[in-house]
Amino acid sequence: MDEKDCPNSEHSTELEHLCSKAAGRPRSESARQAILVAADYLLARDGYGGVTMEAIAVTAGVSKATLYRWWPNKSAVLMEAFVAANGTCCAGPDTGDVGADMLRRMRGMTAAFAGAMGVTISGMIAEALADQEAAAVFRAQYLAPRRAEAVDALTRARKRGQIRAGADLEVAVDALYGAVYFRLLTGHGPLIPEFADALVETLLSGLREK
Amino acid sequence: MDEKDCPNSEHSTELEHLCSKAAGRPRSESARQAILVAADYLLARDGYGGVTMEAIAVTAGVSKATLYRWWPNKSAVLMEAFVAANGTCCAGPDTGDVGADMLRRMRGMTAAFAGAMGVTISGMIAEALADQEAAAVFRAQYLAPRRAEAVDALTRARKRGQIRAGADLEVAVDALYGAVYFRLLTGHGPLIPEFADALVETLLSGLREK
Amino acid sequence: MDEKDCPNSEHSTELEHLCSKAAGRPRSESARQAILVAADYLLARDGYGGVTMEAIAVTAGVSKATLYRWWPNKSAVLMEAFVAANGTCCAGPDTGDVGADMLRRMRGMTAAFAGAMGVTISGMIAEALADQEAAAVFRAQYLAPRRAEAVDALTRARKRGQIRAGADLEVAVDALYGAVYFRLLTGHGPLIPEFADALVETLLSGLREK
Amino acid sequence: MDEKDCPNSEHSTELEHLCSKAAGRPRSESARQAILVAADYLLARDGYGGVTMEAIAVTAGVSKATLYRWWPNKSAVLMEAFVAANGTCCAGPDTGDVGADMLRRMRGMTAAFAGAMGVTISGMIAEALADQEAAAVFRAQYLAPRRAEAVDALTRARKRGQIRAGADLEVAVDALYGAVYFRLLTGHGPLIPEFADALVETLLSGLREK
DNA sequence: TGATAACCGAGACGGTACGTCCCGTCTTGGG
DNA sequence: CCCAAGACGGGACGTACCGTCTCGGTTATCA
Repeated sequence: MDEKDCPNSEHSTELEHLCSKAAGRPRSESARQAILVAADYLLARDGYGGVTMEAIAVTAGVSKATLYRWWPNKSAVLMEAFVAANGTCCAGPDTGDVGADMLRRMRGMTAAFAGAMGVTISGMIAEALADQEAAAVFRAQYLAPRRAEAVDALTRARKRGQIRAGADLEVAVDALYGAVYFRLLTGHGPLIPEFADALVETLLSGLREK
Repeated sequence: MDEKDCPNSEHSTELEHLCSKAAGRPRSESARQAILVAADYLLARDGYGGVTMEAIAVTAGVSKATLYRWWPNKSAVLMEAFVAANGTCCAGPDTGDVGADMLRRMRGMTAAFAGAMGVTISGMIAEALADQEAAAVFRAQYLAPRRAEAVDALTRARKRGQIRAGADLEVAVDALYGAVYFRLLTGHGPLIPEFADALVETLLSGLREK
Repeated sequence: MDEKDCPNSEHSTELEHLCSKAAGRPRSESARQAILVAADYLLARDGYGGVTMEAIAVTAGVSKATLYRWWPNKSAVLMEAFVAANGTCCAGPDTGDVGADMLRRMRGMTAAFAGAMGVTISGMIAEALADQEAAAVFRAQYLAPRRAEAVDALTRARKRGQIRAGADLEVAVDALYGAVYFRLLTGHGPLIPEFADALVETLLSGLREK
Repeated sequence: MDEKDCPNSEHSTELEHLCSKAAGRPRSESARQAILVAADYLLARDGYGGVTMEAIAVTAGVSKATLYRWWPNKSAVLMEAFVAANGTCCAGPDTGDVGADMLRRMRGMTAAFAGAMGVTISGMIAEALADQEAAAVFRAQYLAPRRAEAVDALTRARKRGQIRAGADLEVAVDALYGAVYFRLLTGHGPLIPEFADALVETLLSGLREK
């Protein structure tokens, strides 16, 4: 929210007092970490609906007041815990073969979503659907990096001439990722490697008869 | 659950007592309708999380016990109300031009999801994510007919030679619909007609440079 | 608060429906009794400050919601429990000797206040001091009957000619009872029989030298 | 608690280091005064239960730690603030007419208790009822001087022959003061001058018919 | 003239009770 | 057997205050 860090403070000597070093006892970083770890653990164990603020507090060895001091409600805690645990986005190498790279990407995604990760992320999306604030965090911290990474890969492939010039890559990524999320959320079809294969093939080749 | 209807009861006279015509007062159909209407109204007004069984009962002029007599829990009532209000699936004409037909379909869908329908369906999916029973109803009553209709349309086009023989139409529909749901659920991009246009074009033409 | 009983209902036949018999599940009398018993028990065991709504609910085998359905807060429950347990006011016989009767009364009172009753009643007064509502209940249900009984006894004695005509008996009772409460509340002197004796003697004889 | 003053330190030169003149920054007297003033103000404004340590600290421009450094808990602060503000006991002149003097005393007391002072002192007593420590302070600092003063006045009158020899003056003062406190605490009757008049008259003349 | 030690503000912390809300079940009387 | 009304047990929520703690910074006195 507000800017608290002090950039380049090593260079400023006479202005140091302006950087009002936040009087009072500083926030306990260990408590923060314990809370996020506990929330992530409970999220995986009990599912979104099963997690309780009380349980997070007890598991983290923290008072409920501390939870509410730093997060406005349950969804905020869980969302931050989720992105803290799953925020990093492993890009993977660019082999030069856009089809193979994309296939690897989608296979990894379907495999992850088919496992424990699937129920967790379902819960997070369900929460994002009901809480604007949580949705923003989820988008910015989790979704955006992954989409950007995929769009980048396609853009590089287009520069290499592997993808036709006019293609809307943003939309293409929506179609690829959307299909997987669609199956995850609605469960109408299995999240198996063959699905990933067919999806990539469909997007690359298109439906129209030449 | 239990079998209540009494087939051919008009022919059996001496066995009438066996076919226990549900002695006592029959279920009030007006109450059922009032409940579904109230649930749908509240769902649109307050969103899934904001709806209360108490509120449904009061709005419908019905007692809470009546709700629980016929539905096992909140999500069951809301899901049935939702499919009752949005269950019918308007197929639309098959003009012979698969691109135009698909475009019409996706434009209608994006327009609907961009409006009040969007928050309602978000809520239903959120619930489906947490309740297996509700998920099954949602899939069977709402999702399946729409997917089937779209797959059918593509299949007819393939028979007409407009779509290449090897295409996996199930996966193609997942990609089309999934992209729209993806934007609805995560809100990372707008649900505008241009999105529908680009989506159909991407799917039909594919990404690969020929 | 509102009038719910139906006086003379045995005489009205055609107006019976007006006496709207309180539709819905009636209040559980057993729960009410259990609550009052539990509250009284905890009050004696833990003192006013030590009693918890949670504890009352658990001890009574009742949900916290039921407590708050019928009483607005802790002090209301405890006050009602207190007067339910200590409400009845044993008058004692009128022997014809006002001095002896009054002495018996004050000795009983000091003895009671010197024991466990003392801490309980201290707590109730402390609460009454902080809660107007509780104060009204305490006055009307506990204090008033006792004062009235004492004033009546003095009035009868005055009619018998044992007490001078001009004496303000209300004020006299305040002085008698007030002295005992004063010692209870401030603890500056012991609540022993001799104190009761001296008090009655002082009030009867007065201070002035004749 | 611990002995901090250093009597006769001006005479001891070689032992000065034993009487460690509390090295370091001394206690801030201004903070102490600000706290007591703030506590007294809040006590009058919000009543005992409404006062918060946090509020005292903020109002006094002092940290909560400073409060707890010098007082063990809330009641200790408020009690000290109360006696600091109301500790001095104005004796009033001894006119030689015990009746008139006592009347003046009781009228002043009823008038004070009928005003803002009433709620404050109620709160202090309520607290004293729940906290042994606070009770001792209240008795010793507030109550005792006033009782002693009244007993002294009566004793002088007895020496003058205005009060009969056998009267128990301690008990008489309890009856006088107790009656006023009784009305204050239970609120069953008004604290008006006429009450003071009747009270003094009752105590002086007694109830018994001669 | 520092050094030292206790002071001070700010405010985060664990803990505990509060009072509210909703769920899904039940118990009435009446149709 | 159904229905409206509404009380019930259960349990999570978010708030408030208590009394403790840990920071950085501030003064008096002692060395």
